[in-house]
Amino acid sequence: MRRSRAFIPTTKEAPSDAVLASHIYLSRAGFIHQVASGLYSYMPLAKRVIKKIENIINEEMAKVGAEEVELSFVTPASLWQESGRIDKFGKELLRFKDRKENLFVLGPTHEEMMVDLVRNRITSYKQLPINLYQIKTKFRDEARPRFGLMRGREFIMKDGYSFHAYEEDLDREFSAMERAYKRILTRLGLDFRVVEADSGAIGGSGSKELMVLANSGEDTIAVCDKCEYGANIEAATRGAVEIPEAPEALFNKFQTSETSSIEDLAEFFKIDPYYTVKCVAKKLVFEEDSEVVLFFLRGSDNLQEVKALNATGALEITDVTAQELEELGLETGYIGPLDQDRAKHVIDSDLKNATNMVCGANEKDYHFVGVDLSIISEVAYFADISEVHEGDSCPHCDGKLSFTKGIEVGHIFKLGTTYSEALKAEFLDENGKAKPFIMGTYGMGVSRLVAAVIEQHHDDSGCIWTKETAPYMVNIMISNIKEVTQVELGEALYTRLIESGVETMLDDRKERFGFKMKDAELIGFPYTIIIGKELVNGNVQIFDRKTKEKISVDKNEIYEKIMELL
RNA sequence: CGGGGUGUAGCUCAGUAUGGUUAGAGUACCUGGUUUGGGACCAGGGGGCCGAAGGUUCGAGUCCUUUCACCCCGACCA
Repeated sequence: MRRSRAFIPTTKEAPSDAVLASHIYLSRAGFIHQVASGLYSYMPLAKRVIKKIENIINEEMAKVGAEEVELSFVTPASLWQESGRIDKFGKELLRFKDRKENLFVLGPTHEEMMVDLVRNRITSYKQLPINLYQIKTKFRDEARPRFGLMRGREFIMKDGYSFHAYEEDLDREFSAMERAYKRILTRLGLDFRVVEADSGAIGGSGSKELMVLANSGEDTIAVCDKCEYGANIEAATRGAVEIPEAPEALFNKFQTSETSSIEDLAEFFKIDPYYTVKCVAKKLVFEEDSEVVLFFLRGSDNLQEVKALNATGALEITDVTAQELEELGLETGYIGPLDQDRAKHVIDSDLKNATNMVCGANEKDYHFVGVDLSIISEVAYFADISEVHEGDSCPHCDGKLSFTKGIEVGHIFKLGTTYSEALKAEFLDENGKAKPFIMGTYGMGVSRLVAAVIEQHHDDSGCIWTKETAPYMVNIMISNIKEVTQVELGEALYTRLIESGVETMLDDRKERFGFKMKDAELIGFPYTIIIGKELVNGNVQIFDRKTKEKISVDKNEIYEKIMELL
C-alpha cells in the first residue's frame, strides 16, 4: 500500500476520554474511531489486524477439528425465553421488535442459537462429538462501556460450542481446546496465564479464563510462585494453613464494650484477628425475593462476593442497611454464629473445626471466647466464601500466592447439559435412550485481543505490533521524495517485497523525515526501511520498532537482509 | 441504575461568574514560497445552526426550562 493513498488518519492528540495505552494509540494511529458510547468503527489498519487474529484462530481451530459457522446476529427472543435467560441476562440484552411486532435480541453470546442449530439435526451418538464455532460481532448493552476496544458494547468474539455423548469426551475436548487457545495466544506474542475462574451467568463447571497479563487489566488474579496454579480472585482458593497454636481459653461469655470492630476486638483480647469470627451481612436477591444473609469468616479474612453468590445461589448481592439488621434483631458488631436463628447464614469452610475462637454473643457488648466451632460442624452450612490474600499458600503446592492484573481474553468451560436440557436438544445413545447433549463452550475476544496486544506491546511513541499481528510488516520510508535516487530505490524495493508476499507500506508522502518517523513509530510497523541521506554512500537503514535501533545496510543487500529478519 | 462532570472548527481547548462588534487559539486541512534525518518556517486561505427544542430580552455561546449525547466514580459485567 502506498501511504499517500492509504486511509490512515493519524493525530497528534488522543480523544480526551482515552486512558488506556491501547485506546490512546489505536485512536491516534488511525486504527479505530468511536461513533457512540462503546461503539467503534474499524479503519483499514485495525481491519487488517483483526483479520490476522481471525486467521490464527481459524488455523488453530482447524487443527482440532472445529468447524466454522455463522449464526444470525439478530436472534429470536423466543429462544431466550426457552432457555430462561431472557430475564437472567437483564438489560445487557438489547431487545427490539420487528415490523410484525415480534421480539428479537441482538446476540450477546450464542448458546441458544447453536443448540437450536444442532438439535434435531444431530440425533445419534454416532454423529458426536462435534465442535462448531463462529467469529462474529456481539452486542452487550453494557451499563458502562469503557477503555476503548477493551470493554465495548459491540465487539468481535470467537465463540465455540462442542457437543458430546459422554463426560469423558467433553473432558478430552476441553483439554484440546485449552491447548489450542494457548497456542493462539502464544502465536500472537502475548504473555498470558490460564487461570481457574467463576463461570458467571452462563453456568457450568471447570471454568478457565485466559488472562493476558497487564497492569491495566480489570481482573485480579492470584498466581503461585512455584507451580502453574493461577486463579481469578473470584475463584482462588488457598492451601491449608498450618494452624498456629491458638491461645487456649475455656468457653465463656465476656463483657466486651466498645469492641464492635474486629480491630478493637483483637486489641481487647490481645489476639490476632485470625482467632476472631467476623460477620458480614449482605442482602441477597433471588429470582422471587430477597433476604438478608449473614456470612461468618475469620476476622483476618474478607468476603469474596462471587463465592458468596455461588454459595447461596442468589442472582445478586447488595449491601444491607443498619435498619434492616435492626429489624431482624441483630446487634451490629456482636453477631455470632452460635445459636444464630435470626437470619440464614453461611460459615466459611476455613472455620469448620476452628477452636478457641472469639465470636459475637448476639447480645450487645458481649462476645464468647474459647468457642469450638466443631460443635456446629454437622448442622451449619459451610462453604468457601473468603477471599485469598497475597502471601497465602498455594492450594496445590508449598508455594505462595501473589496477585497480578489480567485482561480476560478467553473463557472456556464445561456447560454440561444446562442448555441442551432447557432447549430439549437430545440424541439417542447406544441403547436407544434419549439424552441431552453434554456441552462445552469456548469464547475468545477478538477485538479485545487487538487492545490486549497493544496493552502489552507499546512505548511512549506508540504501538509495537508483534510479527503475527502487524498490519504491515515493513514500512519503506523515502526520506525526501524530491530525491530521484531515493524514490527509485524505494519503488523498486517496494515492488520486490510485494512480489515476495511481504505486507509492505511505502511512505511516499511529501513530508519531512521527522514527521514520517513519528508516524511510523505511532503506527508500529515492526520494521521501517529508511532510504535517506546515507544513500549517497550506498547505504540504507533498517529501523527496528521494538528496540528503536537503526542498522545500516548496503543498498544492494537490503532485500536479503529484510527477508532474513521477517 | 445511583453520584458527579462536559457538550463551541476534523482533534485538543479558551470565551459563559457580570448578555452587547463579524465567536477565538493551537493543531489538522488548502495555496504559494523557503526548508529536507526526528511531528519545520513565512505569507495567504477554507472550515462553526456554540449538542437540540422552547423561553426571557432591543439583543443569548453566555440567563431560565426541558431534553439528548458523551465522559468520570460506583454498582453491574459470558
